[in-house]
Amino acid sequence: MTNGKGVKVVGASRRRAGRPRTAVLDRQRIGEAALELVDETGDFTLPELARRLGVQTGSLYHHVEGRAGVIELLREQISDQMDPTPLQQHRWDVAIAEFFRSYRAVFAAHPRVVPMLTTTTVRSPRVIAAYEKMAAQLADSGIPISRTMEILTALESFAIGSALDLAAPEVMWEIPDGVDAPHLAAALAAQETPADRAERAFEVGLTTLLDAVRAEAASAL
Amino acid sequence: MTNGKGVKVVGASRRRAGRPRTAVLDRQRIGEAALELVDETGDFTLPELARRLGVQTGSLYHHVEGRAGVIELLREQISDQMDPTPLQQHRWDVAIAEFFRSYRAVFAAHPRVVPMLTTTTVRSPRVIAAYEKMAAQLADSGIPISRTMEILTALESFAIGSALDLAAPEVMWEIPDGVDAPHLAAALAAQETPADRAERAFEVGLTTLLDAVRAEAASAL
DNA sequence: ACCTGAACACCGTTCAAGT
DNA sequence: ACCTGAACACCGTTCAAGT
Repeated sequence: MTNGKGVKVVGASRRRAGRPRTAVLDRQRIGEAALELVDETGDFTLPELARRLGVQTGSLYHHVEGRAGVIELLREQISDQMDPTPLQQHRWDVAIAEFFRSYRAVFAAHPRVVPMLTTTTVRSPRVIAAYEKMAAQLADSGIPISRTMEILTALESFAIGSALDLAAPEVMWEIPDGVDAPHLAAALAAQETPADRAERAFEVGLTTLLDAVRAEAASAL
Repeated sequence: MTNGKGVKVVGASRRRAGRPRTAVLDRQRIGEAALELVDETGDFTLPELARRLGVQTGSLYHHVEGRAGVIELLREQISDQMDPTPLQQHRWDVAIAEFFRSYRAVFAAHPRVVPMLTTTTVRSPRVIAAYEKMAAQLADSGIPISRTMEILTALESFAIGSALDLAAPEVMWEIPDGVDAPHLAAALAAQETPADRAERAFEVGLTTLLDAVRAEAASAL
């Protein structure tokens, strides 16, 4: 069973009005479908999402607070894929590096979602737990508590910015006609693929930032 | 003359159909009004923008390619406020630091625009010129050209991520009820204002990243 | 070329009716 | 409680008509 766009429609058999004996929707299914939709098309609308799920648009409102609620579900989908376990297993500096690598890796798997998740507060218990662990590790390492949020913010900002790089168009810098920029052109030509540039920029930045934290911790003890 | 929302309406005197003797709109006026609108409300719609300019919605299409075109105008407004002159006046490392400070400062003045400008290619001649100058300076400093884009990308990602921090809600991390996160709570309590945290996180990150570049340049010569 | 005025498809949200 | 079906306000885009 497919709709006009050849997309499989779940449960498209005619359903009459009234409450179904067993619920056809739940937040998990809506979240998964929304993530799929954004991965494929770069955006979503409630009607399109409902069509994929084989329900009416209004039905979504029984499970989610409108469009903003779906974005919250996208955030949950992404957060749930982050892996906080490395934080338990390594030295604090390696652990923090590993967490932010997984953070970026999840976004790399879903680049088109990134721009939708840049502005809201972090509430996900999973992610909060990861930050809790990092805060504890920084304290143990000798970093003064007044500096903890500065450091975590700098790392978070860098990770988010790097994730956005993944969502950016192929060419991040385009030299317009008539503009002379020989050094920039040469530098652009000297890079491998853009994906490679993004990856290595992230690695070098992350390592650099953590080196500095490590140095500060060492001098504090 | 005001409309229903008490907003000043420009040129609201009745204008009859047909081409006016002198154009009432131009890209500059549209861009300024759009920036104002986003600064005040956090978003814009074409009808609201047209109302502020005292014209019909459709009139905008004579100057701008729809909603996406207005976002391009916002990007131009922002780019034009960046100050590339420090790049001419200092040592390369100070110059690059100063440029990114001005980059972030412009976004700090218009935080609600940031989320709208995170995903497109940099084409602004002014910004391209700044990157050209930085590419040249990195080359002069002894950094191998294969590393230039990695370094500029890391700095750009960090600057964008830090700018997004300015657009974020007051509380960037919120510990949900029932979740235990004492170290994170203590770290959050230990910061001054969130604006202060954002500012210092940017400074510490920027300085750290550039310290590493400087060290690499020194060892390359 | 540049504006008005109106049309159109589409979206987000709400809600009565049905089980 | 949870779904359908329909309604409504609003948005982005297009276009004929007018100067």
